[in-house]
Amino acid sequence: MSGYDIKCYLKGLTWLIGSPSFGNLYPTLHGLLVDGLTTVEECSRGSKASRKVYSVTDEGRAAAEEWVRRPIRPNAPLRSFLMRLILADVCSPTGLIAHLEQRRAWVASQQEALEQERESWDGRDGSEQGLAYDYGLALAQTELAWLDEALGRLYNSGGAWVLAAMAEGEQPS
Amino acid sequence: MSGYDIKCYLKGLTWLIGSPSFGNLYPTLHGLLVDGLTTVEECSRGSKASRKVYSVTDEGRAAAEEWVRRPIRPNAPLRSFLMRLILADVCSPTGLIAHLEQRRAWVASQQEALEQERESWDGRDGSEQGLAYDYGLALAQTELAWLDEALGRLYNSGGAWVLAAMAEGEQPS
DNA sequence: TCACTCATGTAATTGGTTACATGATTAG
DNA sequence: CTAATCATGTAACCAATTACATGAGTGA
Repeated sequence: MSGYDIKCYLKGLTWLIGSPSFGNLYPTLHGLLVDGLTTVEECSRGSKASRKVYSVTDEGRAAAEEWVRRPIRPNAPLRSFLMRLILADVCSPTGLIAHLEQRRAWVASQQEALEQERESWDGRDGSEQGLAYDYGLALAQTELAWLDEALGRLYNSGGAWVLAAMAEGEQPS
Repeated sequence: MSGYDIKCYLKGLTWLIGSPSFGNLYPTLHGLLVDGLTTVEECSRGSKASRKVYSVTDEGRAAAEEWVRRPIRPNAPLRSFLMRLILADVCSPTGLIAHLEQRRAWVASQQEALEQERESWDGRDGSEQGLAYDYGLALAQTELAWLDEALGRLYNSGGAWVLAAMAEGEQPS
């Protein structure tokens, strides 16, 4: 895709993972190029303005897989999780399970922490910020349910690669 | 509270709204002070290290209410919504309803957009990033349900101030 | 005595947005 | 003919993190 294409594509995903500005997108694309992770092809399509179409190299694909597999820092924003979710879905089925499992553990821990936090607070004066706690717990519950459902599907639909993923999934975090 | 106290308090809410670094927190506190939104009181508690305890002034309280009431840019991150939720819950019951109503409209619009996006994409080649769409839609559904429930509670528990809020809530956005 | 928590701040770096700059094509 | 979309980039600026710097009390 070209830079412009990428921007348009991501605009549709803004709510989930945000959309980069051009000032961020184009330099990044150059960086990928000089790192050998992509190649360019200048397409001058007759009358229209020419566009630079980038393609991922094998090296780039490998880097993407490596990135998917690399554990994210636990308190990373939601969009980090979703970006990896998308990439893992596309390029690394074994990484996908590990990623979901990791997220599950994190959300469960946060849910527990929130519950404790709430209890320790509504012991004190007027139950303030109860709404925010409620909100967070509702989201956590939904997320856990979704993760369980997705993981269940992945495990059940499994062929040989699921076993491989499970065996390989026991890396130190 | 002191800067350190604030940091500790917010650490418990990291998952929901994040926690500022000291390099961000302390300068901000100074800023509030010079703007007259807070006052300080240096507390040297005998042997222990002295601490600077900040208090909100009337002006500060007014600024907070004004901030709650100011509409947020639609694509603001989740934590902006939650911060206002907490503050509105504490200091501005009329602003709270407007805030929830605003959020409801935004999430509903995003849900619809996501659904359209998904349909337009699974028409094409292999249904990629379906997981991310699923995830977003699940979250949106939960959020809408939660918002409806919260709004229902607020409207039903209403006394005179609810009517005032509803009358006042028709400001141009 | 060594490490850790409490407590407050400053400075450098960074990551990314906003704004700027350019130009061709298409639709009203 | 004008405005909007397509298309690519650069430069200035800003906000926030990271790392640094300091110091006193506390528990092992």
